[in-house]
Amino acid sequence: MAQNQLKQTKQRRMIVEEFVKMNAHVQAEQLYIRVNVRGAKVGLATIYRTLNLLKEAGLIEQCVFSDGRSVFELATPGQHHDHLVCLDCGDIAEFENEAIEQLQKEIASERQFILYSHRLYLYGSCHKCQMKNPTKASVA
Amino acid sequence: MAQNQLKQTKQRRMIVEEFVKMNAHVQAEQLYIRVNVRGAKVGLATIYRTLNLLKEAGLIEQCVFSDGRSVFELATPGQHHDHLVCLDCGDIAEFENEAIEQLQKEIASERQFILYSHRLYLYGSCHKCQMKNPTKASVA
DNA sequence: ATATATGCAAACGGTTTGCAGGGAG
DNA sequence: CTCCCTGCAAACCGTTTGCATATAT
Repeated sequence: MAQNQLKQTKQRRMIVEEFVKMNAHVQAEQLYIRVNVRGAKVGLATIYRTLNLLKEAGLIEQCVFSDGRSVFELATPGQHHDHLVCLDCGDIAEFENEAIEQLQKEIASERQFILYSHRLYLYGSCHKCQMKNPTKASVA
Repeated sequence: MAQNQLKQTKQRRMIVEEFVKMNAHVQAEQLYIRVNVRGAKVGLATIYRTLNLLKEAGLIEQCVFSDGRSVFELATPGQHHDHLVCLDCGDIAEFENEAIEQLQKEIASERQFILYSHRLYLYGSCHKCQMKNPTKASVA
């Protein structure tokens, strides 16, 4: 838990608990709904404030997709993954690729750029959606 | 020009003209200012509508950074570049890396995912800012 | 007791939309 | 002459903030 000079409150406990249950790709709004469905009233503002605290504490990470929605995930120290985003159903899959990570480091160091983080998004159509839609035009 | 069943108007001409002059990393707000500085009044809404049309026509591409700002660039058919974003000064540099592009295609095809596009962002501190700031803590 | 956290509602910033008037074809 | 485009202002959406109250320590 966030024992970083933060008070422990029942809403924070609930938020963290539900976050962990959702266990990936958490959106503030959804978390808000899930927390409130089961009893206690927690304001949306508190959800956002808590998510930001957790992010600052390095416990969770944020990904901003091209459609503007923001998704949070439990931080996985040491490793990293990126996302395959289906533009048809909105589904998000993950992948890891050490070779790409390595190339990124090379690119950064070539330019004397200090890398703090990176995000790689692959946008397209997942297998499921290809089955559903006989043909498909491209999108950005 | 966008001869895709679109009417040619003086505001559209001005927008495109200024867009090309800025020649990279165009933000709607900036474009709005530049177009209006030199004469004619063009509404922000028209800027957005035109940018969206150009995007749909495949003439420009949009990148959404993690801080929410959205940047447009002339489409470069056939090739692609990605971005190094400095979290200190906001500067954006570009790079191309064929090996990374290749790996992405492999990842997608392994998962039977049809790739439409992708975005890779490297976030960190550029050389200039490293000089200015003796020490620096990390950011997401 | 004291500082921090909460809920609410209002503010925000970037983007989109509805509408009445204007201009391209 | 018709339909598309424009400007304006209002609506939107996700997120943040101010404030008075409630709560953890």
